[in-house]
Amino acid sequence: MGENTLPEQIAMQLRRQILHGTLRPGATIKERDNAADLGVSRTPMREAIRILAKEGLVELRPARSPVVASPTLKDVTDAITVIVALEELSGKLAVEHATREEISEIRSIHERMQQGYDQFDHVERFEVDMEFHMAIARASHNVALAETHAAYLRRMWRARFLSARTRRNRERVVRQHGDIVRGLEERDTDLVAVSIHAHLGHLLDSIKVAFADAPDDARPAEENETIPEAADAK
Amino acid sequence: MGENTLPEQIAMQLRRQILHGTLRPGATIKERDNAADLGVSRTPMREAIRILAKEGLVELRPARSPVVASPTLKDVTDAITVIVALEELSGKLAVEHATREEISEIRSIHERMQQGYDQFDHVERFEVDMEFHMAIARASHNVALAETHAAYLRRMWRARFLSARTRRNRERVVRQHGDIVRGLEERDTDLVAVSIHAHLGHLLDSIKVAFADAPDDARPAEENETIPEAADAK
DNA sequence: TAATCTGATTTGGTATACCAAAAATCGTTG
DNA sequence: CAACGATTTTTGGTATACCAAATCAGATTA
Repeated sequence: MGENTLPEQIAMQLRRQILHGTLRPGATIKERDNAADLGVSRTPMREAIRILAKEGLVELRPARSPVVASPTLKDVTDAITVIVALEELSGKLAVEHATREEISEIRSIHERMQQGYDQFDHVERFEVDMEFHMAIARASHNVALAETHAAYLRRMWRARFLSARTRRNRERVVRQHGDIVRGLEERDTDLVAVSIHAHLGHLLDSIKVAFADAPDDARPAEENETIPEAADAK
Repeated sequence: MGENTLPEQIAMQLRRQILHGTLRPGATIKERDNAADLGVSRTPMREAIRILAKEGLVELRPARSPVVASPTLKDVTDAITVIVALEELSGKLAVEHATREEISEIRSIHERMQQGYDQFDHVERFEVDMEFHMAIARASHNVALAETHAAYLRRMWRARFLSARTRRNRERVVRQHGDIVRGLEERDTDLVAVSIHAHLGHLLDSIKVAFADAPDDARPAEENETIPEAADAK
């Protein structure tokens, strides 16, 4: 489960806390405290924070405490606009270059999601969905594209996570994923493009709804809401 | 001239050295030595190296010395493929959202390049070209897009730099840039898209030629070719 | 002579100490 | 009582010390 290097392990811890909501958007991340909590020194904690900053999950400002990013609705829609472009390109290239093995792997991910949809909790469902999209990007055989795409998905993790609570999408999601897989199998560029477009269009809609319902990421969670740890006596 | 934070200043120094060729692709970057050379400690040097790694100019491998990236031709062409998609999206969004001020700023950059083309050395010419493309991305009013695009341009800096030595492209580059500007002014999505596509297509061609001529970035410059500094007596 | 093993050295990873700037606290003053 | 200001505290930035892994060199051996 643990990544290779220490900073990455720490980054994963923090990432989970952010995604889970333990670290709320707007909260400050104090190097010393968090490092002490995890039993490491500031140095790897600093690096971990930079990793998260690269992913867009935390915001760095010079000489100030880093804060958990509070993406606005526009931030999210902008990012999705880029993701659409990246995935359309992925789809086009995958149609051209994907091997049969890669496509059948994509299908198997799709079927795993289809079968397990109801048993999975929304976190698992979510991770499978992410796997699906990343496998397509990888099938483009364009490393840079796959990496950039993955970076965007990570950045959107929380927003997508919040919007994925509704379970009603089951049929639509499964159908759209199925269309994409079929498009790849039949090397049908247009079908893939259209399906991806529709799929992400619905994602955008549900994110908008989520923001309207509970603008979680909009509210800066002001005040000293750092890490919820037992404050030891001074 | 100097950026804000120390690590960024150091990163800029290293970046220039890499771009200029003082640090050849494949060369190892030793934290201690380089830090000492610049008169700083390892800590900000480490951060600077991470910045460059994020930009794709150096490659990090765990527990080993970082090396200056040696992008293969495929790496470069892959990246350009992504840049094309990003710039086409930029163009489309800029046509929709750019203000008149932004468009006229883009035109002024274009004219600056047009007039100064022959006086500029290829570094300056190059920087103006980069300004031009980044201004378009910014005019999309999509921050994420502009940032990702800028990151890609930085990553391609050296490859584009190497390919830009030929001065013969003058008319074509100027004409294509002019077409793009006109497309923006006339809010002509198709003209913009076509011009961008053609423009980057030629970039790709000249990069391929550059790689064939002198596969500079292909040759790993093996052996201890770190920093060309006077070795002080041990 | 070439391959390999072993010890010395280099080098990145981590912890820690110190500093300066930012922030918070509290007292002062209009 | 509110607003401002000085002082203390907190916190990120930098330098340095220490460690373990990786690399390099030299010697030993087949």
